[in-house]
Amino acid sequence: MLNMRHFKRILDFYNYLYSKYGPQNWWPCEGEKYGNDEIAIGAILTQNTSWKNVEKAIQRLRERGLLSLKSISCADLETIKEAIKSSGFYNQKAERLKLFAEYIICKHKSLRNFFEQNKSVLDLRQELLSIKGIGKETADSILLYAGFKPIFVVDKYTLRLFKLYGIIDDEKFDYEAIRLLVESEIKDVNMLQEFHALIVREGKNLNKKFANQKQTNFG
DNA sequence: AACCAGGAGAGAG
DNA sequence: CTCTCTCATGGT
Repeated sequence: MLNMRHFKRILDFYNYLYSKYGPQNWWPCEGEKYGNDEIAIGAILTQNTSWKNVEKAIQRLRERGLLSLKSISCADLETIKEAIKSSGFYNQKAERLKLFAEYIICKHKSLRNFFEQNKSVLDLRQELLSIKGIGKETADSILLYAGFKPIFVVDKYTLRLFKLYGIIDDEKFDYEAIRLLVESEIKDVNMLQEFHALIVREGKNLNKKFANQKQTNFG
């Protein structure tokens, strides 16, 4: 239908998207990005949820002085639920936010200290994954965008776009396979940050195009 | 008015 | 290990 280009190399696809959209400067947040609690909070809130609904929740958290892990770790569950309602799944997410905040604050005092442990990136990743409510994509988003660690974030769009643009052919590619494939070609943290953001941008863009053609999505 | 959004966990087979 | 269900609001 749409005669899509095909890319043999990851880097060619990256350059295509970058020249099409330019730098995205993720993760959207206020202030210094390194060690910023707001990024981790947003990463949890945006699980299977549009960013627009997350922004409202973040704004309400900000108004209530709850946009830090320390304040969330002290707040009661009902207060958190009320603030984040717009992001959906608020019962789960309030619990996840609080558990994550309590873990980081109690064990490391701050997100910065968590990143600055004498640990490999993969060990940091394992530690995040051990927290209930933090899956691969959320863990990797936190590592890449708040910790500036060289990790690639794989989401639904990544798999769909890689198939659509001929980067992967078979169905054997799962989260880890795609992550390792990208990381083998792109090592630079800023490029890894831009790549995931550009993929989301392109994914949304294609959804719009396909919606105009009365198709639910491009998957 | 169905359908999906920058997922993750629990349970079943 | 791989499916399937659930969680829930807001925009199209």
